[in-house]
Amino acid sequence: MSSPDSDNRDNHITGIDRVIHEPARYLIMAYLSVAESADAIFLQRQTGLTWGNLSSHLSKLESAGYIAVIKDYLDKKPHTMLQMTGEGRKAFNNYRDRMKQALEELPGS
Amino acid sequence: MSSPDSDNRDNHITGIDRVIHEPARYLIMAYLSVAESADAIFLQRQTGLTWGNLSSHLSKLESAGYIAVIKDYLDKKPHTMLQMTGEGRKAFNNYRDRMKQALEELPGS
DNA sequence: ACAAAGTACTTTGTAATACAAAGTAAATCA
DNA sequence: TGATTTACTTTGTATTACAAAGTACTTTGT
Repeated sequence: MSSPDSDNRDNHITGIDRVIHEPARYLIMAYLSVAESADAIFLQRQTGLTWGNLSSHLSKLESAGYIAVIKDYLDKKPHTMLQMTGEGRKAFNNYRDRMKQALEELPGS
Repeated sequence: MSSPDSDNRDNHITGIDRVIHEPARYLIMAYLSVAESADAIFLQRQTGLTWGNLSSHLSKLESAGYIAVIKDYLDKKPHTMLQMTGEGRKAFNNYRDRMKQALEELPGS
């Protein structure tokens, strides 16, 4: 599809997924990758993020299509459940592979 | 120095070195780590960064103390040589170790 | 019953940034 | 004597990451 000798910087670290590259968001994704689903309270406790930051990072992950946000009420209190989407898992795995590779091989490898 | 049970988020991905975490800067550091010294032209070509971005990233690495910038003239033209400092190498290695670990072990490992 | 405090968030404000575009200074070419 | 090229730096702008403030409740005193 792309030109024959087209940009080999595509599999370059500079083309890394910025949504996941952000450490706070990587952490959230890491937790969701093992938990399948978790609530916001759990994530807040585990990550140590403030509620403000957690909220905005979750919004960003949601608009990237990487997580689903399910809001309901538990004990009459608002309760937010987070779940990684298929796309999210793909992106997360892809990020990890690309990043591992970048860390492994130094230029001129 | 720090309190006995002090913040275990210190060796957390969220405590990662932001100077090196930026992909463009990681790339620069990766090249300098194998080359010992390189000029700006070489880095510009290899990284594909624009001159503006390269320049500002180099400034940032310099003020972090991670690289030394040596300016002289070659063929009567300005010529900039870059070299990783000892501190830079330490930070780079540390970043790679921390990042590899974060990528390896998922929570509940 | 009513106020104060707590819970589970979201929104707003601000300083830092990454990138692109424009600018600079000296040398070389036409 | 311009015009172009080289090797950069500076400036401008849109995007952020984080903190602080705000919201919409429910629960706990008194």
